[in-house]
Amino acid sequence: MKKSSSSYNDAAPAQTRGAVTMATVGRMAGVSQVTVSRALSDPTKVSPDTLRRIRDAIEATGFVPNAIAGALASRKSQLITALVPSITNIVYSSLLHGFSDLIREHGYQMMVSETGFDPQQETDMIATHLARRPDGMLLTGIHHSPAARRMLIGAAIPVVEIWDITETPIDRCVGFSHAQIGLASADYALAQGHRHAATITACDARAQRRRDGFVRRFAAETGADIRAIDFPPGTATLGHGRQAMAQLLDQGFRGLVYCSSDQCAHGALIEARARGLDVPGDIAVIGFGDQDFAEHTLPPLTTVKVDRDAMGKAAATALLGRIGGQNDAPTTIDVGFQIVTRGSA
Amino acid sequence: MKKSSSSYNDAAPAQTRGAVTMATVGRMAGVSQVTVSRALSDPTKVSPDTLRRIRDAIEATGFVPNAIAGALASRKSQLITALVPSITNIVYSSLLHGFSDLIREHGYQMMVSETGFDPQQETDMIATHLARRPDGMLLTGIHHSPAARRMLIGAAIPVVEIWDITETPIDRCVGFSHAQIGLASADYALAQGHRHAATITACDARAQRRRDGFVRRFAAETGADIRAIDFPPGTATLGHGRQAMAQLLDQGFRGLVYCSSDQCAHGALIEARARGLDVPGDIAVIGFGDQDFAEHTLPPLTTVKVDRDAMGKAAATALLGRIGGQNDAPTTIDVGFQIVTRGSA
DNA sequence: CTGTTAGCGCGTTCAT
DNA sequence: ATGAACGCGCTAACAG
Repeated sequence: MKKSSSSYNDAAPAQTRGAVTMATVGRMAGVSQVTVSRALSDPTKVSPDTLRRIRDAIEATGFVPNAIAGALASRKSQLITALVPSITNIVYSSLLHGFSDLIREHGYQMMVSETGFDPQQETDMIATHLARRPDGMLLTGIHHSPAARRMLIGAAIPVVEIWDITETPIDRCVGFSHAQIGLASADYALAQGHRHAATITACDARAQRRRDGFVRRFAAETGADIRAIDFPPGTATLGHGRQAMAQLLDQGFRGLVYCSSDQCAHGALIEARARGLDVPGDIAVIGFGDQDFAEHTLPPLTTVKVDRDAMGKAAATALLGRIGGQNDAPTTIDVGFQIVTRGSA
Repeated sequence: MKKSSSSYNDAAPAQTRGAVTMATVGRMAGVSQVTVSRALSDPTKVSPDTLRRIRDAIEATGFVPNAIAGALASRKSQLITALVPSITNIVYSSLLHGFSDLIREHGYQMMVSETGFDPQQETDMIATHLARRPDGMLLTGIHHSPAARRMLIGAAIPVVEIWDITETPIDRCVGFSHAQIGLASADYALAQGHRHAATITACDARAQRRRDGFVRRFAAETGADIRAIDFPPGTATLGHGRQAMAQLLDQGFRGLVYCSSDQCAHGALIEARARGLDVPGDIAVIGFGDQDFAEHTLPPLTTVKVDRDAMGKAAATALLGRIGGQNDAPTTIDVGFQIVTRGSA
């Protein structure tokens, strides 16, 4: 550690020192503030000569336009905000990646916050986000508090809800049906001849709907009662999956295990193999997410793929379209899913 | 898909429709705009009776304060922006998680962008971020273009550089030495009796410095030449680690493999075991990151732990201190690292 | 405790 | 092609 130097910005309130404005630049270039504004927004509206002088002045002063003032005057913030349950979950961060890539290309920036799967926190964050007057907003999921809906509708900005699907979104929706994934997974398991099943599920309403879909279909066909292990709140990690599988195995379980994420599934796989069990002979595993490691586990993981990057981009496209005033695009887009058959089930 | 409904916000430019302002609320409550402002910023400065009326009016109108106008007037944006190489990399997203948690508690919001390990893009993003007049900024790494440094210093805002360390940061620095991690890893490997080594490294300057530290120390002690596999740009995934290990094994390599991430290391482990090799007998593996799955791999992964959540929080604390005008705190904080000894090496 | 007056730095309109 | 005037919605002094 080193003692603080006193050379950098001592006690200088941000933005106070040397506020270079368009007026400053204009003065130096011998033009008015408006001309500087024009030079920046549309260089063709300014004579080549003054343009050069303005650019020199900008260079000399290190002027950086004040987007806050610009947003206030134009009523356009060039800001899109996003709310996701968790930023450390690859599922959501890869969505944001695709989303932000596309909106940035269109001159927008992204502000993100985490809701931690908590509706109350989501409602609070919506309020703080709305205060920044975003030009659009991305929400995860389709269930929001009445207060949240009210605020969103009052704000009258384009909104896109993702990672789930409904025919009656607040504005637009890009996602897929979790229940159907559960059903399809059960169908697949049944087709493979499985007659015993268990579930390992994270504390997440959407994961639970996948699980419920799976259980409903599987139980209806086999009459079997299905053991369910539910995680307490917190990320569903490989370690938790491993523990859960250990628990099932200790109870003598043999059959197919339906996991709410590839992480858990991987853990389950590891535990089964660590005990010398045959996969998928003794124990079969289905995951969810098709993460990049899924094809490299031992054995490769059978899972459900949702194209997250494409979904993020589709959500961005829908939002940008709305911001651009396009109202004839579909309200709801179902991006679907796909069961990826590999060795584990 | 469903056709667009025309009930929501048709062609209404954001922010235009029904702009409820403090003046609106004040009118309804029978007070002036300033009083509304006071009621919101410090309720004790307003009589209980008018406070009630103001709150009723806010409730009735659904008023949401305009933070843009507030920021312009107060010269405080309550915004902290962050630049990370990649948001989908758990290493950085967990940092952001800890960081944003803490700044939010202090009333700040976070805007993030990805630089994709590209200095030019970082420079561009710094400019756009600065345009929003953030009250502080978080940067990943200590190497920035001259233009970037100039802009940052010109902006005169608190800046914290993380995930690396230097005695001469732009403002503050919270991190650790990558070279030392390489050296320490080599020392550990040597102490375990290893005399043959190879490296698997992602396309990331900091990962390369860890590798260089490792190679320098290991080669100096053994005189061995060390095979190096370097990934092309793109995320270093489990799959890539597996491929790299396959390549080494095909060349007949036996010994210790130093990987730039736990993901790669895990892939390497899987490949070695898939070939029936003994770990750590035939092949030993050291990772980096101590991700949550590291203790559950087969065998458990020996790796290097850096407390990312704590680093994020330390960075936030440093930044908040600077924003608060504290200048006597240390310029540089070394959070260190720790070799986590498990079964793989 | 409350109101008045002034900006904050820009975009927008209307002139020229 | 350029400028003057105005306003975006709020906070920051000062009065009273």
